Amino acid sequence: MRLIVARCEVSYTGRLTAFLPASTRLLLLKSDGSVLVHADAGGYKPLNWMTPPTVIEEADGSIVVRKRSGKTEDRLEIRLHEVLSDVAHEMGEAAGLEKDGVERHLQEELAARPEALVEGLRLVRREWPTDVGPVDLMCRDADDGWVAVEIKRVATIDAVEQLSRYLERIQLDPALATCRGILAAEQLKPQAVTLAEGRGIECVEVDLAVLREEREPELTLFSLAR
Amino acid sequence: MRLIVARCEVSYTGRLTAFLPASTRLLLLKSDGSVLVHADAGGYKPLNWMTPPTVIEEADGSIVVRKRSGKTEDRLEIRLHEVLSDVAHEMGEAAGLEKDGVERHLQEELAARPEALVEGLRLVRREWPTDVGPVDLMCRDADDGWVAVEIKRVATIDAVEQLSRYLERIQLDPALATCRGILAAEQLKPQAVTLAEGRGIECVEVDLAVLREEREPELTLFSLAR
DNA sequence: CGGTAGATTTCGTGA
DNA sequence: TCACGAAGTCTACCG
Repeated sequence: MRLIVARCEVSYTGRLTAFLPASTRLLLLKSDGSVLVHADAGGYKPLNWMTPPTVIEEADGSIVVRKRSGKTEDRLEIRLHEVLSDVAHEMGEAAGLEKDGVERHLQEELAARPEALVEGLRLVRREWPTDVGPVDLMCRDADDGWVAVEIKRVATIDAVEQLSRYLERIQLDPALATCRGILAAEQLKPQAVTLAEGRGIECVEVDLAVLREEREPELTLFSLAR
Repeated sequence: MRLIVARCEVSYTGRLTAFLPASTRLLLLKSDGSVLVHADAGGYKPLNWMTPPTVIEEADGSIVVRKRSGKTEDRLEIRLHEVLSDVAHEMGEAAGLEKDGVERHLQEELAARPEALVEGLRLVRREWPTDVGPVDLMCRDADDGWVAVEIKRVATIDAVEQLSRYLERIQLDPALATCRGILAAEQLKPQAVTLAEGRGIECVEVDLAVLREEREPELTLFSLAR
């Protein structure tokens, strides 16, 4: 990875055009071809950047980054006015990031304990296919009625729309015509709840930590002979 | 801005939990309180990060970053195994980024020349309010019929859903019951076109550069006395 | 390669 | 502060 601190101006043309007047900034040139231009503020995002695959041409006083093999003609041009620092560091292979608590984990827990959503709910299958995409969980309730479950970490109006599209298609099958929908999320936006209820979709707020705690006793009940 | 290159491991707890095993990485500590952990690959995104406002505590061999004034208890902990480099750079004020070509500009051009969408179309108002959000443009056509216009840079299925929601609400008003919809975008995804046409929504592909070129002659027609 | 859905999305804006 | 919508969203996954 190469780190350059320099007074420079930057222009980008591609999906839009953007111009960054001269100032002191950090230029990050990663070994995968990424180029990032960071200011000392502005938080998370680089001011300008280009993602791989790229071609980097370095002339005297300027760095030009172009997209390799894209239909858009993306071009990032950095004109260096004064280079204050220019160092490279060998970093080797980075071990992968281990995440926990994303939507997939919520789906795993709810697949293991669908009754946490509604009393008597049983899982039929995960990722139930429809012609507009897979439903997260397909279940049957205590009365053997079909129930399609959409799971989100944060449920917005979009989640309601998505589940509505699924239900629309599912209900075309006469055997599933009475299938109902449940929207399960760690956080439900008020407007999503309003829209969902207007469409007869039930909303359930769930907590990943609680789900796990509730499941644990079942698993250890007999092994610990409590 | 402070740049640290170090072998370190990083853990994050907050909206999720994440753990990053020991490896060599770049730590960026910005003067606004942002902390970013970048690897030499993985492109645009930092592996871990925290956005302002933050409190940074630096002890021997570790850096702990916590969120100041948030309801979530966010915590980013960096355990330093070996510091290879640790430098600070003064960067001063960064001049702002000037962007051109985003959705807002498209909306401005179309508000100025709605007839570029459909012959005889006149603007009634921009950001026409509905109880599910504002419609980009509300217009009337050559026959005085109402037309709601949704503008996107790239129009996907979501844009069709969004416009559908607006139309649904708008048409509740008897005076606007016959209001129709137009989806205008620089790029229309085929699936969006299919869905839109099935719902009687017209799709129009527009080009910002062309819109501007077409408008320019009108503006200069009299001033240049051509 | 195109399309979809997720993201610690981030970021701006307006109520 | 909250909630919504745009973003050069980026990124992984699937066909």
